[in-house]
Amino acid sequence: MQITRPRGTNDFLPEITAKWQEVEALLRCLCREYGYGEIRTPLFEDTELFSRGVGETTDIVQKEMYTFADHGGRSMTLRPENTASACRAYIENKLYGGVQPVKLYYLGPMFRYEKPQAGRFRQFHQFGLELFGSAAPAADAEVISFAWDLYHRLHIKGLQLKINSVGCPACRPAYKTALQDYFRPYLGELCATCRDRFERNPLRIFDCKSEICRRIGAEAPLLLDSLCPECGEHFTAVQELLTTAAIPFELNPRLVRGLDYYTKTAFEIEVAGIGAQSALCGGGRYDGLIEEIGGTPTPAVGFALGMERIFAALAAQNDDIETTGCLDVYIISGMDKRLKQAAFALACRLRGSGISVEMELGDKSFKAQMKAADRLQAAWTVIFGANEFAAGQAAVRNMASGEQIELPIEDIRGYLMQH
RNA sequence: GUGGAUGUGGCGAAGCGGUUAACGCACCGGAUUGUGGCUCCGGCACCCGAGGGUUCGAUCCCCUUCAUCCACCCCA
Repeated sequence: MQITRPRGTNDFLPEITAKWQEVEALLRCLCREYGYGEIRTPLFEDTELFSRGVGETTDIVQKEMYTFADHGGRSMTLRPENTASACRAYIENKLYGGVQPVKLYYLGPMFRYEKPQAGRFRQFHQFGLELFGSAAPAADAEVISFAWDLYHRLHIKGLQLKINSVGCPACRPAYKTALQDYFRPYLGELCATCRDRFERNPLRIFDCKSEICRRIGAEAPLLLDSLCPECGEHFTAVQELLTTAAIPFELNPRLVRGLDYYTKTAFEIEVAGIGAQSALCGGGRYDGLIEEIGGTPTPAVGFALGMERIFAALAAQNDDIETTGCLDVYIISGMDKRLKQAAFALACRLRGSGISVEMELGDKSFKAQMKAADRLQAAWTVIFGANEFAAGQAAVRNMASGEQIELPIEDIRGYLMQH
């Protein structure tokens, strides 16, 4: 039986990774502009970090984690997201002791045991920001503008920024009760999953796609209408900042994030055309998370984006990332051992000068080597033949023009450097 | 976890219960014993996803399984 890659994972080949590197370079460039420094946390953590941080009731914790016992009997989990780890690191490394806010970014693989489909994988890659230690609305706006800025620089069109406020411990519980009071009479009419959601997380009933639940939910009270003064003012301030920054947004009172740790601002940026998983990124404020996992109460905002979805969006819009990777020189040589050795030595010397060089490692025919040079789109070929070599020379051929000159071997490097 | 579609050589793609599984592209070699992009010639599937079964006989029929894609759920 042929061994294949695990379900929901990908082999990214050079043609693809070249594009990833371009996007990653842009991300790092933006991080420099916005003042975020990279953090790299372990790919696996104590299981409890996620069950507490992400939330026991979430789908991620209940059925999507790659959990295993290590040889010491500790329960470990492959990270399903990076925010909990970043918070843990913030506490563990006492980053609260320095200048606030602390602004971090991460980029790397995450793991969730889900059934793959368009835009969803078991190992996928997220880039994300975490801004610790500021409760200011401007912090929320900065994080949102980063995401907005990024997609614009990638020329992704048709973006929809949706924002909402999911309240805080001061206003959400009362709202939850009010919501349950509203839905209780209709309990029998709701779909099976929503009946389940009714107890666990009634907010999510708004997310239901079933006709009946939608209709019933349409009349339900909105959290936006019952935010406490603090959350209300905060949300208004965030909207004002977005407006002054000319970032168009859409208020979506039904936007509910799937992770338990969100408070106040929640946002999402979507595009059409990449399948059912249309969110390019999602994030918001999580003022309670650091305390939840053992730190002192610290306000924080952040967001995460899916790398794969960036490429899905670009593909859907027939756009692509430009990469440069043309070959400078292909060295051709005859079969003779001394010719091969001279060719190899020249390859080493040229590479040391920053010139990209390919050569036939085995013993393909002259014609086959020429063909290979053509196919690799080499700008130049250097040809080691017996006659020239006897005179200490080799032929240098410009592949585009077909012009060819003979040069002393020691002069080739200088000649190529000038052209 | 549930549902739908698909699974033929590196890629795309015919095919039919029956002796040697089309074709195109790619790849390799040759036509010029030292020179590319064109042309011509030749080579390239003993496993037709895997395992069973039906049949005189199955790539084509049945069952199972695996994988891929898409959707639900949920999310990046």
